[in-house]
Amino acid sequence: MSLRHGLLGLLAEGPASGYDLARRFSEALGSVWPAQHPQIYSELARLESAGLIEVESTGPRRRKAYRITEEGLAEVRRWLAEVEVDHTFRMETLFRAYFFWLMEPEDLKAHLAKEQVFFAETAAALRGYAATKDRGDWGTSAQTRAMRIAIEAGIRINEALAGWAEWAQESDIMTSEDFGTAK
Amino acid sequence: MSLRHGLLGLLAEGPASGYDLARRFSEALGSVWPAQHPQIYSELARLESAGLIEVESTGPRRRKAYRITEEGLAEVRRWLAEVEVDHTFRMETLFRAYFFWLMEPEDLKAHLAKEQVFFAETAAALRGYAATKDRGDWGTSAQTRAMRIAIEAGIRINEALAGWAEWAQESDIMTSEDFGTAK
DNA sequence: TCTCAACATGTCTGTTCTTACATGTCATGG
DNA sequence: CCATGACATGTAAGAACAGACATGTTGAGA
Repeated sequence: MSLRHGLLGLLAEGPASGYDLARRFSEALGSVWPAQHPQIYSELARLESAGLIEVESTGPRRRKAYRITEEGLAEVRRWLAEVEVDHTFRMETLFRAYFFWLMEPEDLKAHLAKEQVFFAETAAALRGYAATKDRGDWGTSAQTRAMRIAIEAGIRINEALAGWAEWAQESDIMTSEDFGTAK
Repeated sequence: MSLRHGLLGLLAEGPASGYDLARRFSEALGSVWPAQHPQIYSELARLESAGLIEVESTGPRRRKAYRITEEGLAEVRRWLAEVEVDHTFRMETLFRAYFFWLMEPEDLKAHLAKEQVFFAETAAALRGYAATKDRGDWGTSAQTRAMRIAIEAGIRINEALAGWAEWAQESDIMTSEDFGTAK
């Protein structure tokens, strides 16, 4: 359901092809809402038959660019303003934490160290990306600024998780003897 | 795929029925990996036919409690130790941020304020929950301590997002005139 | 005695999402 | 001229997931 509106939101910036949109999802966008090309193409077909988007042009290599319609723009606006945010999220990293007690202490320590590095590196990469936006490399359009806000959230979450992984390694909560001993 | 291992992990703590497991998912666990009862019951049936769990007892009200088998315990351990963590996650809150530029500035401000309250309250609730664990209300078993670690992650993420929502409201990034003006 | 809430387990349908398969175009460089 | 890689769009099968429907049990309190 969110993918539908996400595609409309991206097309609100200007016409794009399925391929373009899939590329956007494989970048920053995909880290908060993964989507593969088959889903994107089929969703675009559905949006077109619903009249929310229309074919703008057909280019070389049978490229088909879509443009958002008035109704589509109204629909994405309605979504943003009226539809309640779904706060549920799925995060395997945290889910696994509930089962840490089943792991051998050394494995767990190694696991957390690896996670810490991953989150710290991801945060650093996003910080670098944000810096280019702040320097104005991408202009100062409203879209760029919205993206900057989204990236800031990514930075903060990854930093929080890096801090968590570090805290967990040092915490005396997991340094006891009965970790790794099922039942 | 994670649900399968999550159920095994929960059953590693001791026998439980589908109803028990569904309740656990409706609590803290569901905030990092949502699962409804139909999915849980069908997954349990699949785990049973795979020999990873077995029926331990049948009680009143046709209650059926499952117990993890040796193979099941080995499988959840293998998952924790060997299977790469999938770091992708889905978070509508952040996804929407990419489209903030389509919102009316006043709507956006109100939206962010609401989000800030939501995350701050969630963090506070989790902090309260963590405090009861720290007081020892739930014993000091390895399971309880693992859960404490998981909750800590929830606290930090929600605090990070509350801070983000506050930052975004005050940021000059979104106080410009062209927000809400598509194209 | 009756009603309600909590206990308890399932099926069914439709949607979403993933993965693998399949095809064809065009530009570049060897 | 040929191979390769990036461009580009799709289908098909199946897994995962959500929501509605369906049923029956037991205990507590009005």
